[in-house]
Amino acid sequence: MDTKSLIIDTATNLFQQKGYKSVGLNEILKACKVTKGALYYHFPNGKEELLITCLQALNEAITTDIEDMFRGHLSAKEATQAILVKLIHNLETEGTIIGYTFSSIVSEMATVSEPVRKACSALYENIQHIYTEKFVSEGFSNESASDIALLMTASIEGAMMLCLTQKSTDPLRTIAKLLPNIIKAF
Amino acid sequence: MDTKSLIIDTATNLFQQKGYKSVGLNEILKACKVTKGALYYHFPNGKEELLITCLQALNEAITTDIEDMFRGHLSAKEATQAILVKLIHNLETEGTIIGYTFSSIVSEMATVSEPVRKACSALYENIQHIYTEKFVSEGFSNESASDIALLMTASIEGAMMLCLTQKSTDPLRTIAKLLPNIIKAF
DNA sequence: GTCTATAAGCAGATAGAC
DNA sequence: GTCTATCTGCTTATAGAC
Repeated sequence: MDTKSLIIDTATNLFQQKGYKSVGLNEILKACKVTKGALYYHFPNGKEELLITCLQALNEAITTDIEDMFRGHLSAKEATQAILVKLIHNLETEGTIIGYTFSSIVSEMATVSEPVRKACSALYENIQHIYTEKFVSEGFSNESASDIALLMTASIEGAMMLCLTQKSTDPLRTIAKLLPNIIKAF
Repeated sequence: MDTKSLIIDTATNLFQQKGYKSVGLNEILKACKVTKGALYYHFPNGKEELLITCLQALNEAITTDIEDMFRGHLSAKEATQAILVKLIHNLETEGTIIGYTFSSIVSEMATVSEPVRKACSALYENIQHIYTEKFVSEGFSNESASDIALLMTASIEGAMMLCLTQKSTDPLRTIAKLLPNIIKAF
């Protein structure tokens, strides 16, 4: 793995866990054993450029990941379940946020930096788009499909936050239990 | 309004909007025209003590506010609607997060400071508890009631985040449209 | 209780050698 | 491409006058 990818990988994890401001450049550098000189060679515009690159990388990773899951499962309902199982598993093994969530970054930066806000927006849009398409392909109307996609995205993101505060995976488990019934009700 | 309350009020708004780390002490002080000496007189342990006090104040404010709304409306469904209308209105007039949401603080601090995490946890629990009781009083089973309360809390919090990234109130409006049907389906 | 001045430390960023 | 040393500015926090 080359230096640039290594930095992006390490930084992405830390940003997802602690947000943007809380993570110092030195912390990232120490975690991946790279020096400041190397970082500024790859990201001449500094920390914010690194963050945006991380968000773009995350976007690609999430997209292919979710698309794979949707290909591998027959119904959208099953795929939804699979996604939640994965998130819960990640949270349990890592103890922190790793996965399709970046609320820490959004809430902190959306009102502060416009480029970051746009990168986050693109990410959410992307995720919802994948969900929506899947539901449409299963016969849902366009409106219903995008409504469910929004509800899924929002409730998962919110549940993640609740899990963090409670230090428990219960909120996500409850959402996992409810979503299939809600989808069925549509 | 006394100095201490003024500081708490100003700081709470700023923390809700921008998170914890992004808001400097000087920014708070300037916004409420108070000096550093006064702040450290009222909060000898500094910024984190101030944050926790803010969260406690927020807890009380939210509790009485939601309880009032639940008293003023006949059904939980109507009350839910009223809460969402208020949140949407706040978001539109202020352009930023003000209200029953503090995701910015949670996501940034939950993994970093244990006292802050606990304060946030208490807040969420409180909100969900009020929702749950209302639903139980309307004949829902204990399990259904707390499930709905969780879904409400999570989806509202998540939708708030989507609103921030999109600079739009649409996500909250969609949630407002969906929640009543979901409640009915239970 | 409130003020100003100042300390101490850390952040992000740069310069220049290799 | 990567290294270390260094700069600048800002942050939280303190001291001591009023």
